[in-house]
Amino acid sequence: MDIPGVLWTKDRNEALKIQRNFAKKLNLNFENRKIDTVGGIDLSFPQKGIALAILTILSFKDLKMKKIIYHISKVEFPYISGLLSFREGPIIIDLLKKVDEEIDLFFIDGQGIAHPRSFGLASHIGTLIKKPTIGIAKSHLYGKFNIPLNIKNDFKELTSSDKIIGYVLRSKENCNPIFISPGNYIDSETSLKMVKRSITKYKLPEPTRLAHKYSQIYKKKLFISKIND
DNA sequence: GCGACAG
DNA sequence: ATCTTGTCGC
Repeated sequence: MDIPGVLWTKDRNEALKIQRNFAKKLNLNFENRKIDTVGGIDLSFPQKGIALAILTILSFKDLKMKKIIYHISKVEFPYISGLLSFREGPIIIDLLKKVDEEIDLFFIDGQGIAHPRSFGLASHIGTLIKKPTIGIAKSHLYGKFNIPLNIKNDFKELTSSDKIIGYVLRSKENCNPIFISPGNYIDSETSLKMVKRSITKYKLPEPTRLAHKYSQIYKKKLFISKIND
């Protein structure tokens, strides 16, 4: 996967400029793409300053995992609400450089355009790799919404200035809802549809659920299994 | 000034 | 995100 990659900085103000600037260039048009293969991305932090990134590759048809790829890297930017992509983005891009196969759609932990400057992690990654991305967040960052009913598949609009920027979906009964917003090359409605299609019996859509699960498993295997070697 | 604040 | 076991409830 070839990637340009000049949208990084360690300067806070420069980061804000990048977000405002590139948000204008987002293309939230899906254009009836064919989706055969989907990817899920998540990170865990085995030690301070070290991240373990996971990419799960699934066939969209049956949601079965075909392959998993991981990447370990130093963390070079602090966590700052609204600037998550400058912390996790570079690591995710390095992970994606290891990928050979074609992936049609990415599910990424975090927000897409449901962001103060309309440029969350999923939008940033989608801009760099030029592939459709959807932000899947477990909590709220930006936008107004009503709480969906405690019934599986009930959902409410996420809005900003009366415009839809995503959806809040009760993906599983008795679980907090998830926040879905388009990253790039996809619209809100299609994002919601794709996420719904990717949910089985759990709260999170399979690509992201598996990425999170394995990021925890690999963290243990790669960082504490030594005590018994 | 006060509250909110992805992972 | 992370430190961590059991436990209450659907």
